[in-house]
Amino acid sequence: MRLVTWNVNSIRTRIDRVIGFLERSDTDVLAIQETKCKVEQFPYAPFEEAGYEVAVAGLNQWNGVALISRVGLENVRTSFDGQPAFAKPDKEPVVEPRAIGATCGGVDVWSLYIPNGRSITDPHYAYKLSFLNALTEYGRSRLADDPAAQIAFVGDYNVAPLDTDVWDIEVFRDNLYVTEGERSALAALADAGFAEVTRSHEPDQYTFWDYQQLRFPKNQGMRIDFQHLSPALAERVSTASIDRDERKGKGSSDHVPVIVDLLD
DNA sequence: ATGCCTTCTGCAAGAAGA
Repeated sequence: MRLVTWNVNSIRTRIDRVIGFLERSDTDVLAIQETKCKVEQFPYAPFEEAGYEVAVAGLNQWNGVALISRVGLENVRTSFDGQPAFAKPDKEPVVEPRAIGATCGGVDVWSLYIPNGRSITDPHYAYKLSFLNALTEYGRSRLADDPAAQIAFVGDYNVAPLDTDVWDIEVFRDNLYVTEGERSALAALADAGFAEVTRSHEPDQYTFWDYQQLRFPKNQGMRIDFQHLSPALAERVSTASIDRDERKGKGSSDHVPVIVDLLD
């Protein structure tokens, strides 16, 4: 089974590229982040015509996640147990569409869009850490219930775990994506049993390059998209790769697909 | 050539991303 995660930065703008990728990449399950649309605005038809089932979470033009599968799509959940809400000043807290899970081909796949955080002094930064902590607690609880559970937490984590995951650590030092708080929160997910499985197969590759300032031609990128798998599922990984070519050309997302192949 | 930011809403310019 081929499992791919991709922050597409608007599914409506990117639909032709995403369908093209699906058709040439032999992908079975695609986890999408930043769909940037309401559920009723999502372009279901092109996926269904290509032979895939679709599950979507989306409230407005912000965030939004989806799962696309040709190996079954059951038990859809549009948030995980304990997923934190974010409250804007003087507003009711909202559980944002940043997680969607479903059973696909026997695997519980979660498409995750971890909050960016904006800056380390912004309330969104604390939200980012609480989101990661809640995800770890959810994963820990799932493994306590069933140590052999096949669970995939894949998506845009908005954290650069290593100094080499940003194009110049001095530019980022002590700032968003590389703080000790973010890195230890993500390390805790691995410590709970959900190891990141793509880095060992593709050690030196970014997953994101900013649109501005020739970041892609200069290869000034960031590695912030990952696949964290439960122990039983991680054992099935045969290869992993990052499709850097998807960043080329007009009309690309600023992120590229992160691909894992699982043995049957 | 891999190329100088892009998306959303809504009609102007602001919000948001990373």
